[in-house]
Amino acid sequence: MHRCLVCEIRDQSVCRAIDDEDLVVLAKSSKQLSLPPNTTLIEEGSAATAFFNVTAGTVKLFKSLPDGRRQITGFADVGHFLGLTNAGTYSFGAETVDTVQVCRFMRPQLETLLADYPQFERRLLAEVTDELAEAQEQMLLLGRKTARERVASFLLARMIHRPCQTTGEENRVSLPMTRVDIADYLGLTIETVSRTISALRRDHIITGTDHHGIRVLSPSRLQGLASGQENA
Amino acid sequence: MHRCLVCEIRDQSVCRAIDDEDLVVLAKSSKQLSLPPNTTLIEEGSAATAFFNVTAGTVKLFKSLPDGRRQITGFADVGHFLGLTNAGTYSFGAETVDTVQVCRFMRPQLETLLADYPQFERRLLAEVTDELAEAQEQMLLLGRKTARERVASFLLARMIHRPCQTTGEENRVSLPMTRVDIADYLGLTIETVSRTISALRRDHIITGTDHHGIRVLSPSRLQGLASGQENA
DNA sequence: CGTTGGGTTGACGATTTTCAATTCGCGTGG
DNA sequence: CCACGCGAATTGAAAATCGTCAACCCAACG
Repeated sequence: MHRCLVCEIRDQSVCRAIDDEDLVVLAKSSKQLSLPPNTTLIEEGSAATAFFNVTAGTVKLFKSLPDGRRQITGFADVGHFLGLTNAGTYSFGAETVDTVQVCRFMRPQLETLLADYPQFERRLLAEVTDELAEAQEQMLLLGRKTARERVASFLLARMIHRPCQTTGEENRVSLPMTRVDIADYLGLTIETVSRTISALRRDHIITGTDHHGIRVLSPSRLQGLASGQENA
Repeated sequence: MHRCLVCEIRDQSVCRAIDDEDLVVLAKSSKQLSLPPNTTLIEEGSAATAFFNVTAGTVKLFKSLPDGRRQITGFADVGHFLGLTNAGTYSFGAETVDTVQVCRFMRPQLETLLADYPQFERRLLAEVTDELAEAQEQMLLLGRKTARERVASFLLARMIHRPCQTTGEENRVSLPMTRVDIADYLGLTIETVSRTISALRRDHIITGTDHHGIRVLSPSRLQGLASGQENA
């Protein structure tokens, strides 16, 4: 049995554009990797030779300034495709947040796939278009929202995008990344993120003391905050 | 002679993916529009029925919060393609900055083009990939740069991206948009933008009193500022 | 010649950052 | 089993950058 044929996330990824019969080709042109937390997948500015499809875990994408300031531009989880660029080099870096599994494609193989499967290209266009819409939403957050609104938006987005019903708890939000990562994603400092989360707890909008998971008590108030209504 | 065949910006736009013989089809499926400043091209959240290719002038793209706060996510000038979305509605708004000319495509015609011309889709993927890279750069600016660094980055980007050698002046940067637009693009207030530009003038990094055009005296110092080196 | 819209400048205030101290969580080893 | 140590997170006080409010300037235009 060929690996890609039994891939459990195939229908969530770009790979669903490939026919069953041709998955053999796909399996040959890709390689499955399992990576520990905080592994560098992509080095900012290095030659763009490989592309990745995340099959488990979460990857952080970021850009940095010479003095070390960093902005995380997104978190890529199951199904996401990484590494596209027009220049010959990556314009961003990528590191694993937790333990991550990826399928790695090398450039020549990817170009063959693109040439042979119009559907594959169609899927990529859709994915990149989606990422662009998310990026625009994030620009609104970074440019115009207060700290409280940013944290509320972040928690809400994770609640909606990630059902996370593994535990019995209602409205549980998992936060696999550290406070540093959250801060670098929201354009804040870790202190401000920490203080803001504490404030939301004080206001009974969220609850739970676990650093990597909280529970939302009032999704509607969180939603109100995220879209800028004072209080809620 | 068919309109698209003589389009002077054809080779700068997605339309270059279409053969000469087939441009007749393209001309039929698109309509040329000339629009005065501050015309709404796309209403945020409305049904996505039309797509635009800018052939002259500058368009601003933005997202807003319910209370009116606005973030301009980018300026689209000659050659840029607007309106792609995966949802049925636009996730952003678009307005003309100055007098703008666009080719408008309606959705059914665009889908026909996409189906018939793989090259067209390839070009779109490249353009969206480019826009995503720009968006990531802008997220770094919005999340991590100071006011001075933001303004420096903005001026530098416009200097590099827009040669603007129409006038004899060296390193002239044209700023067709208002201070409000610049502020909403950089995640600042108009007062901070104004003060920062004045400060750059005081420091002899730029010169010129015209509100819609300045001259860069020291591109290298501007470059240094934009990438975060204190002074330069 | 007054009005209007856009831009600049100043004084003050507030949100967020910075700096610093403490606590928490968790794996390691005595 | 518990003490230790280290990184991560929290909390507090002080500082700074940027925003708010307000006055003023300037050019275009009817």
